[in-house]
Amino acid sequence: MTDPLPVAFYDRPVVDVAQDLLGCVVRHGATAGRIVETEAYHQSEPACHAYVGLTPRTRVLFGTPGRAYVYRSYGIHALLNAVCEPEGEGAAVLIRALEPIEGVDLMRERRGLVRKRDLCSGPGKLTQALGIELELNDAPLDGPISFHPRPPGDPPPSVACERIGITRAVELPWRFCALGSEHLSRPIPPS
DNA sequence: CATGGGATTGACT
DNA sequence: GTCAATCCCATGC
Repeated sequence: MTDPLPVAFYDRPVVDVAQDLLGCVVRHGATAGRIVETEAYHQSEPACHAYVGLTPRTRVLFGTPGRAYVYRSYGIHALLNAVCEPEGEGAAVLIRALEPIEGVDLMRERRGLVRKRDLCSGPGKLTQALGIELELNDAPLDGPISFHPRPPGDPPPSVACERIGITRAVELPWRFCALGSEHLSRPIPPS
């Protein structure tokens, strides 16, 4: 496996990082997947948790880039983000879907499912499949959780569209999807 | 201290 | 298509 992405990769505008993460590999233990769907969040817009400023919850978002922001959603699911932008600026990329590439049987055990396309096709599904929980909040992304560059070559064809499941700043086209992937959380809406 | 609202998912009509 | 599950934490009294 290649070296993890350097901290400088994340110390950039969060929308750029969200697009560039498509095709990269997320690993945790014996499980790994290729990123096919991301969303960018930034303190300047109200859908971002960091919009409310520095609180105990948002401390990690405002911290050093290249770390995991993991939080509980709807009391049930853990959602995985990569903290971006310089320290002091609250921003992160939500990892919304993966194409499973390693440890698929272990993912099936954790998810209680058989169909490969259902294992990591959603932000709550992929954390369950990879065994990622809240204790990994603030963990560096070159540790137990690691992010790795995509293979050399042209970037995967992708498209920007509106983010999913939010009620504010819904118009921003900050969701990025790999074109043609069978592992998205939801289809790409018609343009 | 009480309340309300989610960056979701799976089961069900 | 509808809806409940369930926990963290921001907000307001």
